[in-house]
Amino acid sequence: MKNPNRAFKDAIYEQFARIGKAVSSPKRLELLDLLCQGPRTVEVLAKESGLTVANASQHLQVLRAASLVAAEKEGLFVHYRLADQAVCEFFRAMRVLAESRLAEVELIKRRFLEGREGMEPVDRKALLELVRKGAVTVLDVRPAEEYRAGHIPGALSIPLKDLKLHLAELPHDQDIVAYCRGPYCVLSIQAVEMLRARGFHAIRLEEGIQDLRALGFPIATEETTK
Amino acid sequence: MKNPNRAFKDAIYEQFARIGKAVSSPKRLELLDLLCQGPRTVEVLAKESGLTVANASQHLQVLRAASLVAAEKEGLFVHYRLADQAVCEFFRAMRVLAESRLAEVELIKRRFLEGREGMEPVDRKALLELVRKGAVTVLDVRPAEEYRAGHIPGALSIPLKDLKLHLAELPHDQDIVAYCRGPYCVLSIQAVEMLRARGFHAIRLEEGIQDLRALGFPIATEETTK
DNA sequence: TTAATATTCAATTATTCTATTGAATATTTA
DNA sequence: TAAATATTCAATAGAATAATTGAATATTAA
Repeated sequence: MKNPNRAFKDAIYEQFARIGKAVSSPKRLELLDLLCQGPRTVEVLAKESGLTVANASQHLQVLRAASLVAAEKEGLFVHYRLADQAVCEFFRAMRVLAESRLAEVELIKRRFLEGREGMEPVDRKALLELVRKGAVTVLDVRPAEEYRAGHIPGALSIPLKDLKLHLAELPHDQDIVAYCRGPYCVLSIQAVEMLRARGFHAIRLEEGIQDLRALGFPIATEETTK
Repeated sequence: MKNPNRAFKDAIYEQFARIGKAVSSPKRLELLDLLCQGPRTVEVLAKESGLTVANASQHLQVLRAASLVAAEKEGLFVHYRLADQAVCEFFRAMRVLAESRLAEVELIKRRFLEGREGMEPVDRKALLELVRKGAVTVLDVRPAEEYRAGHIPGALSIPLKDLKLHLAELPHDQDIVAYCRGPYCVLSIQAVEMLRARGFHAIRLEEGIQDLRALGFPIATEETTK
């Protein structure tokens, strides 16, 4: 039980720690979360995460060194993507663990939502069931590109910034359920606020596509619907 | 899309990063791995991980601050344990991700095993099937305490350090399968080496109890067997 | 009460990590 | 070829982290 075994264990756990180090920075986690939604260029990732391009690039290379993301150069742009779908599941496991173990997460969420219209807690199971049955109008307010990569079957793709132009297409006599990337993405919150302000009956679905996939929901892609 | 949203996201990802930071150190991962096997005192954890007691204590408090482990004082000793079984599953997900994404892990493992008797790669599925059917003698070489907390149904509990005393109880005409805490625990390796040297036909099962549980294996505990 | 033991705390040093900046590289467009 | 653009590289300073040591605390045993 002396030296070679210790060296072996040290070497092995050091490797495991590479994954841990890669996911020990808030900004890198945000980047990973974004990449779970689909490939992105450095520029887009930097803008969405509030980083400078150079800084985002550095973080992305840390993720790449841990083999969690991969990059391909296409013309002038470098497109980053997850190295494997398992990375997305791992990120999700981490998120779920944080939500269940760290009371602060719930606290921050509540504090952010409090006072906002239409953000009352809903019976999520019942809501999911309505969505599954197609009994409500479902709105995907993410950028069209992300909708194409995967969405709730039957959902309308109306990116938040185009929402104002498409109000006429939405029913006043039925519930409208808006969803986006997940519980920490604010697109659907803003969509619901806008819709409520205009008299629609809108509800936010907290779950994002990755959550729904994990829940066994069917996910439609461009190919399967069109 | 300006300030409050950014502050919200920063706050949320900072929380997620608490989990990441907690699992970004090799030694903390080793401690977590040990705690996946069951509660331990600081002293025992320190000895098993090759840390000084003060150092182990500090690492444990980092894990506790991230709410991954909990501690209870019993008399003179402080017993640490996982805060939740989900932590063990998360650690396992991380391990599996490291194994699949980091080629170095396989390399280190191979280098360590190479040249050792009886460590040739085996058909793991076939081996697991034999174990499941009870067609072989299965040996649990972990400390008896860990055996009590959960083991393969029908397995004999013979801790490695007592193995020499129990050689007479083992069959020469049947395969003996030894297992311990998992692929990075060396107890079963040493057991197999010892048995082979004495003419037994021994094989190592890489999987530990947590792996078997994840594979849907039935796990027996003291209560269910006795 | 005193001594022994298990654990934690506090302070120090060495190391590693992060953000920032400006320069360097590589690809496309004019 | 020259200019424009996206990305990466390199160097720096500041912040966070880890290991070490010795002292402090708390519980038990004598």
